[in-house]
Amino acid sequence: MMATGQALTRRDWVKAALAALAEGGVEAVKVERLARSLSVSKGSFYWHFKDRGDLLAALLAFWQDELTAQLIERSADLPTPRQRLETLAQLSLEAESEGVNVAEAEGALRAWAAQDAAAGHGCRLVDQQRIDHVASELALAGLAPAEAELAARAIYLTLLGIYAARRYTPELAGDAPFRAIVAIVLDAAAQSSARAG
Amino acid sequence: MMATGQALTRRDWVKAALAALAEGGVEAVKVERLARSLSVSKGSFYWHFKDRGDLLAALLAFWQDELTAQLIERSADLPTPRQRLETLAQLSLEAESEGVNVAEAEGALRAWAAQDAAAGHGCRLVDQQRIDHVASELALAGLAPAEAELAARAIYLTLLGIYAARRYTPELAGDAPFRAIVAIVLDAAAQSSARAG
DNA sequence: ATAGCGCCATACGCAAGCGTATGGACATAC
DNA sequence: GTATGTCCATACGCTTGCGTATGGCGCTAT
Repeated sequence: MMATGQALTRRDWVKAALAALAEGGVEAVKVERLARSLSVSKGSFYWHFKDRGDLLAALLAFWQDELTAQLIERSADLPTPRQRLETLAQLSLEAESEGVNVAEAEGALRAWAAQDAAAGHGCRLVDQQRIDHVASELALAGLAPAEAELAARAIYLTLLGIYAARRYTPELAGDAPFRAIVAIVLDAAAQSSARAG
Repeated sequence: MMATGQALTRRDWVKAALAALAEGGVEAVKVERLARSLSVSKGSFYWHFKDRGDLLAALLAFWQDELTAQLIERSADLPTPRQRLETLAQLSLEAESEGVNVAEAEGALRAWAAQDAAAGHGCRLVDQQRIDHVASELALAGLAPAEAELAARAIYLTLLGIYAARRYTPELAGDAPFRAIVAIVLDAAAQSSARAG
């Protein structure tokens, strides 16, 4: 056991990697660079990880298993679909985890996914999962299944657009258009619901 | 003058760089890699360009000046704003230039813009220019200026989302949601126009 | 035909980054 | 108090990619 509490853990490296990813993309996630940022040497890294791919896989898993699930959970206990979706929209744009802006990391992840098969697979899974979730909420809000599916994809693509744009124009890609789209779709769902019942 | 017609020009290098960018991101735009793909050596490159930054600047300028303007021009001679915007939407998703899928290049450009100040600046300019153009068309279609601006940004963000998603999931990020959003906004504009007289 | 220029090949030095090998400090077990 | 295991430092070889230096080939002009 350690007494000083200064020893690094695998999770510390993953968190540092996430911060580097959010700021500079996958290409900024370098072993020696992270070591310097953690004030240790490469020797430490290669004790915790087999190689760089091992770290990247852990980073991807961390994002899939923790960051993503956490968002949905934090909006799950609200009463109406509209409230849940509006909160989810807000969290998607503002959430921070361990001092890292999640939106920045999301944008960098998509860029990574374009070049790496494993990252691409992870993004596809997460995207599908989130779109399904939004579509089911929209169906609860009153949209027909086909409309809900289409609207969910449109909303999610807009979110991805914000993730991409924010990385090079933080102020221009504000969240007003995103909120507007969510509101428009929810209003349409409400009307559809009113007509149906 | 050359007689054989085999000598490479600066533009050839830029086009090869664009193809590499579209396929593998900026990190795939390497001097020796491009040289191999063009069946020449680095000596050729450093005759045409000062350094790699010179090539990237030329690549950015090529995109800004030619690829971007070309889209708007090709939809300019249609009679109604609705037709122009629908054509523009179609071209944004399907256009090819010199055998390179423009949508792929656009996605890679945003990822590049997140890490490079010059690319970021170029993207900001092009984005603003395009958003202004769409907003003015929407205003012609009947939307109030503030609504047109908001709708234009929403539409454009969705397009950026498609650009990002297509790079790792070509089939899932179809254009149906994008067309749906454009249609919804145009219908709203038509109604607004009808109310206004 | 020869001098000059456009276009490219070859060969080098240099830096960054990965992975490995080896050793050392420090705590715990016994 | 010594042995063992945890966690990290240092040093090395290797590859990739950049930029430069230098030379060579073919065309053109005169």
